[in-house]
Amino acid sequence: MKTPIIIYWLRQDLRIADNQALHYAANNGTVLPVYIWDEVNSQEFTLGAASKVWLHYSLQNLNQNLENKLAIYTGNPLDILLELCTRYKITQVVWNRCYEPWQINRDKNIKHHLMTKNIQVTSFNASLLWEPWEIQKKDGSYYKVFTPFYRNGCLQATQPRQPLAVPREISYFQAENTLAVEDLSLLPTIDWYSKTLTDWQIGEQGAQQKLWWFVEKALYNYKEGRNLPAKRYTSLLAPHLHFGEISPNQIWYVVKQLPEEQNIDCFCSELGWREFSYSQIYFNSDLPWQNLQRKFDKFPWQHNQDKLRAWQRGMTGIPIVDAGMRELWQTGYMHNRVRMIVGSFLVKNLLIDWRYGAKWFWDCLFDADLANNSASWQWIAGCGADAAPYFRIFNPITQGEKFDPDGEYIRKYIPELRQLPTKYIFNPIDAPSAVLKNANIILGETYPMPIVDIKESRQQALDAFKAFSAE
DNA sequence: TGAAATGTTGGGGCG
DNA sequence: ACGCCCCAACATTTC
Repeated sequence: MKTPIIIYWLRQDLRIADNQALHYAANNGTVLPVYIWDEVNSQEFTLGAASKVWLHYSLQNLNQNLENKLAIYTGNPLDILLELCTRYKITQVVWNRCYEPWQINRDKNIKHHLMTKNIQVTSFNASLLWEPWEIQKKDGSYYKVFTPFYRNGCLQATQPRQPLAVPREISYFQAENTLAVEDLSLLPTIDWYSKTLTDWQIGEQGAQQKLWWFVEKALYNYKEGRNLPAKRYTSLLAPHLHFGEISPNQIWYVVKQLPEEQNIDCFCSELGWREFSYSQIYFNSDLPWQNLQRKFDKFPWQHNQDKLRAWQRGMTGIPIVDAGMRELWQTGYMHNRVRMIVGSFLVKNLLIDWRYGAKWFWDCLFDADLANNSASWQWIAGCGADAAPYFRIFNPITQGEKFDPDGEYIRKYIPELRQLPTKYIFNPIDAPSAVLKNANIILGETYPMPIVDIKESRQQALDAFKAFSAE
């Protein structure tokens, strides 16, 4: 056996290619790969229900790729790592860095404790193109606007690290008394997920397949096509990226090898938005719950449980909103354009606090990511960095007409509206009663009446904004 | 990665 | 041929 034994603690880097920590451990000793389900430190940021499902299958896939040597535990990582070090006389631990504030605190603390026991800790960056602290303005403050962040910050900084290959040879150490993935009980009791999982191939190989599918079939039309929820022009890589089944570096260098053109630039800048989210949460550890623009603390959010529930269940009476919310509920995913529409609707038409939206997304999305979720909700609410101004209110009817022109997406998720002519499908209350009858629709019975008047609620939002900013 | 209100322009109908 | 009105179509402003 190659010595020494090195613990490689996995977290959101569930892959073996382009994996800095694994690479280091494999080159310098025998690898003891460890995954720890940690609810002790995550508290209210414990994975949501959908993410847990993804994690379950991702861990299974990872374990296979690690020759079934993954040691699985549950509890406080500090205790578990210390115990392993003592039991097997291990003096070296490596990991790839995580960037959520609670993770940073936890890892700092663990590193400190391990080092006082003379255990060497080495960490790497395997999930961001640029370290958050590397992208700062000349005066040392962090960027608050995306375009300069990306253009002057990221693109002027050192090029992202080139991806690493899978280590040629890995010698593993098999620990005793480890749990199986099933023992973590990540799957819910009610099986809502197995039907939708056929659309995804969870794990590293699936992530690579998705990347190549995207490059071959969708990237050429990304810039325009990514706005059409009925079509497949987005990469669908988000959940794979979140769990580190693929690294942004692997994606970056695959697309950057292609002849330069605007679709590629547009796609790369979306990876830039991901970096921007991580920058925001790195420099504002309270991003998940605190308005970045503190004046929004005074905003008179409405607390309406019924409307919130109608939104969550896709029963608002606004078809594009309901289609999106039902896609989310049924599939653990929602098209990005529609995420913006439903977000705008919750915050600006229902006047409900963005944190409720963020919480729901957190629980329902396979790709729920604390940095992206928090930053994006703050963006749509208007209280974030480089945010949409509050008065920029989406009209969900117009948005439907623009981006789902044939009503294909709406019909897919709202079967009760399928027979309605496209002309009326974006706003059924406009349809003459004969048309409704012909389509077998009784508004208020087979499909809800709108829970708000779009025009009125827009005006209400503008008034509320005006009033609170005047104070 | 808005939408609505308001302003401007220019072609065509018509007396 | 001219002035007047109407109204798309587009541009600008405002929220």
